[in-house]
Amino acid sequence: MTDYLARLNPEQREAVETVDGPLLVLAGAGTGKTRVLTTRFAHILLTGRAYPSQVLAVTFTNKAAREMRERVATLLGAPADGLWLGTFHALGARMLRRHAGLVGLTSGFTILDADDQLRLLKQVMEAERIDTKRWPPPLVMGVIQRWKDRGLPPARVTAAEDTDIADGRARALYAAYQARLLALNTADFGDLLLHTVELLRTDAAVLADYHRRFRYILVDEYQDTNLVQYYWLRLLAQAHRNICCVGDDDQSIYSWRGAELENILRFEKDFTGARIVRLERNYRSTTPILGAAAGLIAHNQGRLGKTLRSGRDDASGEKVEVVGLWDSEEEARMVGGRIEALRADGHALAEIAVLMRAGFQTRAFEERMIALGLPYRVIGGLRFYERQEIRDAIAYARLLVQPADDLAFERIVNLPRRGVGEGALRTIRDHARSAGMPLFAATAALLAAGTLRGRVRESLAALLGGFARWRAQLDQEGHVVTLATMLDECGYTEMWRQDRSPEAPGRLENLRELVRALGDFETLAGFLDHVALVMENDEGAQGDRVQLMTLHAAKGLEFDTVFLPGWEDGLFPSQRSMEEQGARGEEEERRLAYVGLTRARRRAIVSHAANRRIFGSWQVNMPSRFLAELPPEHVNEPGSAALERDRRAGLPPAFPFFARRPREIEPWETPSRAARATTIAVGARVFHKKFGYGTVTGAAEDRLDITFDKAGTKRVLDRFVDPA
DNA sequence: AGGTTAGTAATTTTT
DNA sequence: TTACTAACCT
Repeated sequence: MTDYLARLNPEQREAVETVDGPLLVLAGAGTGKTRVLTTRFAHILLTGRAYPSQVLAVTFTNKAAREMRERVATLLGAPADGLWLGTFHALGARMLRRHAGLVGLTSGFTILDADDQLRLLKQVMEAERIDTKRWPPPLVMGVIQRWKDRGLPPARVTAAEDTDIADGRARALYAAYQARLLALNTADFGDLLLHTVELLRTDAAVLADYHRRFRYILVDEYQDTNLVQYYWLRLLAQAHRNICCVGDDDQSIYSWRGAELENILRFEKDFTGARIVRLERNYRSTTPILGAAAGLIAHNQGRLGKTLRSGRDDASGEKVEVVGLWDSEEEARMVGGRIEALRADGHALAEIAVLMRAGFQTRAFEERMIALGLPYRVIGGLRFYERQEIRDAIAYARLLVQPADDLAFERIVNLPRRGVGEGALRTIRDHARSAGMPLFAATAALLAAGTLRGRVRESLAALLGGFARWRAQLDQEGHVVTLATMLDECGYTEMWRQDRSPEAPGRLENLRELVRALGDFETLAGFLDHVALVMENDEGAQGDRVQLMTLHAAKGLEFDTVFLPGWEDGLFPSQRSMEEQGARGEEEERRLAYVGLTRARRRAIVSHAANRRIFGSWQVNMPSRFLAELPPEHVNEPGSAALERDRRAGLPPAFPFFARRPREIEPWETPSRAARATTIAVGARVFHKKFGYGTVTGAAEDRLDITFDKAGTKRVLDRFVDPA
């Protein structure tokens, strides 16, 4: 009956069964941390210590939350409903909605996304006459967010914190920005926690309510928590002290977002008598991979100290390969060639990942994948809800739900074009300000007063009339039909239908997908919350594709084969990180490298290029300092055995660093697939998913030369285009 | 109003 | 290299 406990090793079992009192679980990479958390959750419920609604379980990402929910449900043998399980932000939002009135919001407040935050801050800065050229809003936003990460509302920020940023008026801007947020009945991401913590700090009744409610608290990825999150946890846990935090100091990679590694170190101080359990048995990776990762991370000071041991018995695993190449293009070819070889050997593409330091690096690999015809997926690019057309449609939806949403109004008032230009908009803004009303209401007033004339008057009257109609329809026919009708009647879908650009069909498809997704929610407001909090990109999760992503995005994932390109000083470790954070920055970069290596189950291929194309010009790079920190006994460098093995396996040779750039085409560039004649004729109009519409100007075997309308001339495989 | 062009700036990671 | 903005032209 307690067979779920029997499946754990002794340390894991201790972490699960130490239910009462504070507990810190230091869980190395691949040591079964998620299993411990979910089993512990189930254990608390199954032993009758608490009802599902009395456990608070916090994760860092939506994906982790979903996974935990599913696994708890499996352990319980029943759907896990009514749980307080989610990300810090989602749970914060849920709490804030219950007490919105206490912080000056109504429970229907909307959550601003990053884009809206910046636009709003920019408006505030312009109103305060701060030069937004000299002080870019993103920079100022960063300062404000760091304050929020530390749990500081404007009133708690001391004068000493005002640096030269924004002419020394960052604090004033912060206060003005917060005032605007309240006026618009909105909260930004940081507010979801900041407001909640202020509430718990100042309102004893609210705090007592949550103390009664939550008897057990579980926290995932504790090393990534920032100060507000820490205060939030401490306030909620201080009554019963049944808090269990799981984390790994070696995987702390979010300090730039305010994460405080200190939180782990102070855990014992704040929760006296806390037990600490270390999970060190790794069940994921081979011995060489673990050895390389351990050797690397040992170069960091100030660790809590864990030694990963292999939980499996396979000392015979492949060594970590280190490959030096002439330039970044050759690096992409090497990775592409190796992936082709792996596929030929029967490896699943979905078990291969290319993990890089920065997002812009994906492009080179993407192009290589396209050229080779390898299916791939980029994780964490532009997310669905960040796309222009989706944000436009959502702005319409927001305005429908909340007519006072000025940000949404400004976004769509002239979209599609309605002849509302800067002049008309200024008239509306002026009236709104002087009358103290939202832009939407101000427009209605100006129309009634006859101030607006001509085409502007007509189109705005039509737009406002439309909103009146759609609001009525919302009650009668529901949100799904209404959104679809609204997007059609306002001319938005028509706008994209008229658009001849290559992205237009995809955008229309996305809009259809949006309407479909809306059907999963009972109310429009619920959907908008989801949009703000769960910005994810789930499309195409299925299918056997190579995974391309950043190292940050890879945390928590694992793959049989991991490629780690771009290990060059300046890129990785990143120049910027080291300039801004010094030794601390370098240590965080090293942790990132550690995270990357430990994603690999069976093989890891690290590479570096001597020359890298970066923003159009070539940059000469030195190999990453991290390479020298990998213990030689776990590493294979090209030159001897590696070359010989590659040759026998028919793999592309790994070029010695600084080798002469070869003049001829590499052997692995010759397509191995059987050439066949294309069926597409020269002169045909075609459509390509990435490059858009174009005209075929030449054909050889299955390759086409196409002059694209927007993307220039390219040579692509015929299977990637469709007749236009 | 709206489209076009030229100039400039920025390039890390994300709930 | 691209993306964004500001100024300029229709």
